[in-house]
Amino acid sequence: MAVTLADVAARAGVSAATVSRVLSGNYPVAGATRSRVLRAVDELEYVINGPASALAAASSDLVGILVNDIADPFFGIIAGAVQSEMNGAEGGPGAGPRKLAVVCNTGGSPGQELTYLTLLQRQRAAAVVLTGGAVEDPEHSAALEGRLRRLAADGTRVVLCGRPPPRTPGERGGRPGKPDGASGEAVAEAGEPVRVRDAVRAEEPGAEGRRQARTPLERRAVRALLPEQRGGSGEGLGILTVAFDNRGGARALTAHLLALGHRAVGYVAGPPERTTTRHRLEGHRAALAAHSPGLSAGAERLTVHGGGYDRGSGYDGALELLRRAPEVTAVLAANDTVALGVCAALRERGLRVPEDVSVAGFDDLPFSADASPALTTVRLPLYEAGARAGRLALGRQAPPPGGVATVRAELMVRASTAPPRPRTG
Amino acid sequence: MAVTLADVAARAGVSAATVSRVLSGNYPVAGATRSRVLRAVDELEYVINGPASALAAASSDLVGILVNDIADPFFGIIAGAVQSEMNGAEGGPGAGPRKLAVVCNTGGSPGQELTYLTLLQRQRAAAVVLTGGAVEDPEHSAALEGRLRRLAADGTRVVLCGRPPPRTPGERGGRPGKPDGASGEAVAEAGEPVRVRDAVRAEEPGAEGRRQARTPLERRAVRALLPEQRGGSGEGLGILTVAFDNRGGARALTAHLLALGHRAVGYVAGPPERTTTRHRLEGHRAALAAHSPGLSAGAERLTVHGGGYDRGSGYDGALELLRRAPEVTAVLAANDTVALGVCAALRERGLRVPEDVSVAGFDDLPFSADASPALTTVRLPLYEAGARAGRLALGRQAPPPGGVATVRAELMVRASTAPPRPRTG
DNA sequence: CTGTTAGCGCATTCAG
DNA sequence: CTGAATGCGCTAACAG
Repeated sequence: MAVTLADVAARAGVSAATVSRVLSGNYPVAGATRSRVLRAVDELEYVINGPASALAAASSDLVGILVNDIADPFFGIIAGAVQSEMNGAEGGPGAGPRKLAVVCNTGGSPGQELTYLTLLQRQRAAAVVLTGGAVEDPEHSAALEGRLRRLAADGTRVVLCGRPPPRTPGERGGRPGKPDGASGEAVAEAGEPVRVRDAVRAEEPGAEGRRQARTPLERRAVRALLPEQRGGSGEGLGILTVAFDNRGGARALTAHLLALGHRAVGYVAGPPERTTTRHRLEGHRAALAAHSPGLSAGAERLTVHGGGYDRGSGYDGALELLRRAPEVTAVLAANDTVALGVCAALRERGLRVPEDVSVAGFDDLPFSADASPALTTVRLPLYEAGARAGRLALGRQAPPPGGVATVRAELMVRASTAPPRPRTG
Repeated sequence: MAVTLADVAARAGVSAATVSRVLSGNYPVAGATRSRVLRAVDELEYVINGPASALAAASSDLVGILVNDIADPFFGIIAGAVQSEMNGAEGGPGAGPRKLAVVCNTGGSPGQELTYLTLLQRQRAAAVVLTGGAVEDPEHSAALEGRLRRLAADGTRVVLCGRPPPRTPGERGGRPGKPDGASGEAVAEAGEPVRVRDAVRAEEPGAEGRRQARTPLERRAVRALLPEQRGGSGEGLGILTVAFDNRGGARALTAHLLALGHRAVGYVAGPPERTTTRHRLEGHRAALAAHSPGLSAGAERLTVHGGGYDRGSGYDGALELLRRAPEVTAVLAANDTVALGVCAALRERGLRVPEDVSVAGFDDLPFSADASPALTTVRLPLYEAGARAGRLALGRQAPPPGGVATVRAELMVRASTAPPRPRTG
C-alpha cells in the first residue's frame, strides 16, 4: 500500500520523474538508469497507483463490455472475443493485457445498463462495448443515447455489437413493427454486407505503441476535429456498430421450413421490447409474405412471445403455442436456448422432433450441434464479431463505412427439421 | 470532460466540499443546499471523476472477478451471482451498483491470471474473487500466492470460489496424487459442511453504509490489527474461500454407477494440472477403492485426461477411452460439457446412451437436464456459492470458521445412467 | 451545517 | 538524458 513512485526513486537514486518515464516506456532513458529503476521496482514490489496515474494522465486503460446475461454463452463468446483482442498483438515481451477489459452484467435491465455506463464514465473508460439487443423503450433509448453521446464526447470509444446503431437525429420517429424500413441497419443490409474475415486491418501487425495524441493539448485538438468527420447511423455520435443480420437469418430459416413443405409454422419469440426479437420476427414474416399472403395473415396467431431468451420461456411458449394452434408442424424459436425448451415441451406432450414437429433455433451456440436431435439453426459469427468490436474499440481497425458493419448469418441445417409428416387425419 | 466539482460548486453557489458531501452522502447537509447542488449536477451533467476520487479517498469501488472461461456457463453463473450481490440490498433510493463488479477472463492461463491481478491491484480494487480450479504448478502457485498476499495486505478482500484455499506455510510440500490428505479443504470437508442456504447474515438487512475505519488513520490501525487474528487455510493471508465438494460429489457419482452394477467405469478427466480435475478424480478413485481393491487397481488404465473442460476434449477422450478399453459400460466425464462430447463420440460409434454405455457429467449446468438423454450429474450450487463469495467480498457476511466454507454437491440421477446390459458375449 | 486548507500519487511541463 | 516544480479533481481534516 505504502510504496510509491517516490520510494522507488529514492531506492534507485533517481528522481520520481525518471521512474515514471521508465515505467511508461514512452520516453528515452539511459540503459543503466532504466535497469537500476527496474530492479528497485522489483525489490520494492512496487505496483503503479492506477487512480493517481489516470488522474494525472487524464486517461485510463479500462474497457467495459456490457452484456445482458453473463451466464448465456451467446454473450460469453462475444465478451471473450472482445477481451482476447485487448491482450494479444501487443508485441512487447511478456506482454499481457495492457487494457483492463471487464465485463459488466446488466441482466437485460435498462436501468442497470445506464448505471454501468455511468460507472464506466466515472472511471473515464477508454472504451465501452455494448452487446446484444437493446430495449426499445423511447424513454430509455433517449437516456441511453444521451449517456453514449456524452461518453463519446469525453473521448471514450463506443462500440455496439449485435445491436442496431442508434438512429441519427433525422431518422427519429421510428416505425417499430413495420416489416422493413430505412433505418441504419437496413441501409447496411442493402449494401454489400461486410464480412469479418475479409476485413482490412487498419495497421500493420507489428506496429506497436505508436504514440498518438498523447499530450492533453493534442488530445483536445483531436477531439475538436471529430465533428468534421461525422457521417450517419450513429457515426455522428462517434459510435461504431457491428450488427448481426437477424432479419436475413430468420428469413433464411423460415424459407428453409417452407421449402420442406411446412405451412403451419409457429414462432416462440423473445421479449417483444427487444430489437433482436423484432428483427428476427420481421425476417420470419418477410419470408412468409414472400411465399404467400395467406401465411402472412395467420402469422400473428402463431407467434408467442416469451419473457426472455431462456429455456423456460421456450418451454412455456411451446405449451401455449400448442394450446393455441395444435396444428403446427414446425416451431421456430427465439434462439437455441429457447429451442431446447421448446423441444422439452414437445417431447413432454408426446411429440417427436422432427418426426411430428420440426424445431429450429438461432445463434448456433456450441451445445446446439450436440443436442439431440442436433439443432437446425442460424449461425452467427459471435466470436469474429466480438473480436472485430474489440479492435474497433481499441482503434486498431479502421471503422467500417458508415460506421456500421453487418455480419453475415448462415443457415445450419441439421437434424431437428424435416418435412412435415403427411396428414393422416 | 471539462465539468468538475468546482463547476458544480460555482453553479450551486456552495463550496466544492459541500458538493462532495452531498454526492458521497455520508455527511449531513441541509436539505435546501442538497437539492440546489443536485440540480446543478443535473444541469451540468456532471459525472464524478473516479480516478481523482479514488486517489483522494485511497479507495475504489472496483471489484474484480476472475474466471477461466467466460463462455462457459459454469463461470457465467458464478460471476453473475457475485455481480448481483454487488448491486442489490444497497437500500439507498435509486440504488444501482455501488460497486463496479467486473469480470476478467483469464482463459485458464496462469500468466493472464497474474496479469489481471496486477491490473486490479493497480486500480486498488476493493475486492477480487477468483473462481474455478487453480493450476497446480509450484512456480505459479508461489507467484499467485505472493500477489494475493500483497493484495490482501493492501486491504483488498480476496475470495476464492470453487478453488481450494491456499496452503498455509506450515502445510507446504503438498501431496498431489494422494487420494486423501490434511489440506485445508480436507479439514473443511471433514467438519460439518457449511450450507449456503443456512448461512447466517452478518448484518441486519436494513443496515446501510455503516462507517467502518473511514479515516486513513483508522484504516491503518485496522490493518495493523489483522495479523493478530490470523488462523489457518489462507485465512492467515486474509483470504476467504468458498470451496466445492468435488471429491464428495465424484465419490457419490461413482458409487451410484457401482450400485447400478457397473464394474468397468471409464473416466474422461480434465487437464491433469488443475485442482478440480485432481479432486474429482480422487473422489472417483476413493469410491472405487471403497468398493473393492480390484477396481481401484484398474482405474489408471480407464482414465483419460483431456486438454480442457470443453466438448472437444470429451469427444476425443471418449474415442481414446474406447480404443484403450472397449469393455467400459459407463463413462464419467470431467463435467457436463465434456459429457456431451462423450455422448457424441459414443453415438458416433453406434453405442446408445444409456443402453450400451452410461454417461455422467458434473456441475449440472442448465442444459444438462435438456440433453437427451437427460444427464445424470452432480449438482453444484453455483449461483449460491457465487452469491456467498460476493457477500464475503463485500464484507457483508461473517467469514466462515477457518475462512473456508465448503458447499455441498448433490447427485442428480437422470436418464443417462442405467444398469449395464447383461453380457451377451 | 458549511467553507478553507492540504494533500492523495503520478505525468508532465520546464530547466538544466 | 535527467531533476525540480506544477497541478490533475477530489476528499478529509480543520476551523468556523
